[in-house]
Amino acid sequence: MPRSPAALADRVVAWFATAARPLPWRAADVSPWAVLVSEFMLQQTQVSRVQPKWEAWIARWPTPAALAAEPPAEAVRAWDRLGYPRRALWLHRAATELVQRHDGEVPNDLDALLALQGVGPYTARAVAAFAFGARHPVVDTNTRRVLARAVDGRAEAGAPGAARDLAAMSAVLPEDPVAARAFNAGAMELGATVCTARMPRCDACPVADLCAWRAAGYPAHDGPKRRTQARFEGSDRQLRGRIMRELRGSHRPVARDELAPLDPDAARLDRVLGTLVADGLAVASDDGYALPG
DNA sequence: CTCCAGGGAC
DNA sequence: GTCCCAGGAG
Repeated sequence: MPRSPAALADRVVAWFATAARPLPWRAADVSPWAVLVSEFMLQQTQVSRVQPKWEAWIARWPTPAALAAEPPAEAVRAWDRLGYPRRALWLHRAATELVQRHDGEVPNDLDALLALQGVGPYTARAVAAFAFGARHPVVDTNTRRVLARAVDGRAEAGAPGAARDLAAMSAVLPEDPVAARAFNAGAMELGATVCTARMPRCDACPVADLCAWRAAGYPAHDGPKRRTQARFEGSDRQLRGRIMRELRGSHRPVARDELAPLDPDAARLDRVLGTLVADGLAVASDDGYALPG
């Protein structure tokens, strides 16, 4: 606990009121569905890449029913190169679930949100908080880092643990729902634009004088080193991406032989095609492979 | 725990 | 080249 949790929240809320980026999904007239779409797209994907795809998606499918009425293949095509195309499938599935179980509306209840395909602890709370103004702690990777520094005095957040993270955020979350909403969004914004992972701009930080990490003299991260991420070049991920690009570009099944040039190793190509079929991103037929239906 | 795309900053 | 990114599923 910081000496003055209220001061931390007040500062962030005040800063956010003036420094918030004008992201379109933050506009007052945006529907809960549009917020949900933004949260799916923003999972592990930067704001700058999401924005144009979100605009097009909302224009084409302004309601869950509109998306659910089209085959998953169209969702995967519109997803284009945002990455992690399973999210497009999950969003289509979630739209179907909204039509089936919630009369085509996005629920404001946390458990109902969590039950949707592709909606986890972060996304459920983000939608409840940002689309409906509910007072829940919302903790993403940015907020985890901001709290680790400002409150705990550590350079990096510790091991992810939803319960611990939510408790830490709850400890500094304002009681007033309007302020809580602004603090949830503001902490994320601070982590995204000022308290960044690599080169934090402490000179521009609204809570520099309250920051435990700064007060401690910016101690280096001492915990376990993050595992270096697997090499992308030559990975299954890369091959999956190349296959998906071919499938998106074709409105008929793509023959196995047409995909062969994507990888010299035939066994690996077949194995990776198998993972796409298992994920539901591709459907195999006598004519080859195509997007789902 | 591992896997999952793709792009951009450094 | 390395690391990061409004995470979630199996």
